[in-house]
Amino acid sequence: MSKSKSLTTGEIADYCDVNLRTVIRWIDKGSLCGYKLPGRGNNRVRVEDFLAFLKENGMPIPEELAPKTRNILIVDDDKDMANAIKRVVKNAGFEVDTATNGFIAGSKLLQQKPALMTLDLSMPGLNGLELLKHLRGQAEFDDLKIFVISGLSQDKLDEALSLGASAILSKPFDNSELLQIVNTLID
Amino acid sequence: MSKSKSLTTGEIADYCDVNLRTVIRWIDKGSLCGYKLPGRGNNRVRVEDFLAFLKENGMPIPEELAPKTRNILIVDDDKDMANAIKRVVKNAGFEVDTATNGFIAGSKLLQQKPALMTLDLSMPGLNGLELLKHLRGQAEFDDLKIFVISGLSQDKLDEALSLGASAILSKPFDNSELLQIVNTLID
DNA sequence: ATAGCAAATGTCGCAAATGTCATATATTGC
DNA sequence: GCAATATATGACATTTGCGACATTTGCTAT
Repeated sequence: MSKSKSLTTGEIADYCDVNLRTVIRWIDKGSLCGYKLPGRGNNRVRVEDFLAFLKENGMPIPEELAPKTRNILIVDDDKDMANAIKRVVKNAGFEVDTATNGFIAGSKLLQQKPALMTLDLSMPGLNGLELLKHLRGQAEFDDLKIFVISGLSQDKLDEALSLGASAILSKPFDNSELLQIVNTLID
Repeated sequence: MSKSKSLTTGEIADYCDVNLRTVIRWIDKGSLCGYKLPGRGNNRVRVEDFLAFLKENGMPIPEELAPKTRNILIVDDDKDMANAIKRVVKNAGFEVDTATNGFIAGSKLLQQKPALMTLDLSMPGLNGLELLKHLRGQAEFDDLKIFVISGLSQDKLDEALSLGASAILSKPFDNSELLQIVNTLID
């Protein structure tokens, strides 16, 4: 029952520290979105809907259901650079994956839904600034931290910031500096 | 197990996040339409019946089963070319979206899970043949039709076929030819 | 503060639905 | 064919929905 996609009223009652009866009323009233099983109409709520409900009402999110906050995706077409960053961050205890082209990056971003993505601005065939704008235009990625790491001019880095980058870092950089920024962003 | 046309009780139990015992009861009671194998009467449910059941009860439909047979994703870095293909296919009644760089392509492929993807082999920063190999190595995309449309040599097109492309077409091409191939692949 | 009121939440009991477990049998994969 | 995995089934345990009613909470006028 631990990694199910849907929750019962009882589980939600536990999470919210509230009576089961109340959870049913929330669902009936429509403030919590759920659906019913065919039998007698036992309720189920998709985790996604439950999280939306919690967020909507400013309620605390249970650890088990919290989106993985320690996942990081490194996006850089230079494999050596990607691996270097990966090593540093992984040693700090994060779950890390890398993507060295746009397609892999896009698919992994959706598959893994990491908490943070590092982004190289100058990848062949992929305009990093446009990508930033694209991502920042989608509510789905509101919570995604985008950490731009680039060898381009400070002008470009500043532009990245104004487009929604969560942090910037110019190459070459210090490992400790990199790690400090990642830690800041994730905590 | 990947593309069977019928489901076992266990699979349904997983999809619905419910106990296997319960699924059997639904079938016995008749609310979920199924049939029994000759042996001991093991149950099978046709995907079609399962989807009807889900719809009937307002239950969420699992991604994998959602019939998106009319969705097409156009991948081409040349926007004019992408739009040209889009126009032709859209007029034939398909749901179409385009992606002009690898990142967008990767994310849209996962978001929309289209039935067919057209793929330009020569996009900057994205080796089409490698991408083909990558996709064909993942069970998740078993059912995805990959339609390679490229201006490269016949050699490359043949290689694409051997790597798992569902069909190939060399640029420039005839609109009617394009459409015919799409229709063939999707039916 | 306090009383009073309405809305939200909790409690209780019962019947129905769902889950658990052990075991025998099917089915699947090799 | 054989081993590993899945499935059906009965008996029993637990959870759930729901009505009716009690209690708490938030708010307002006093």
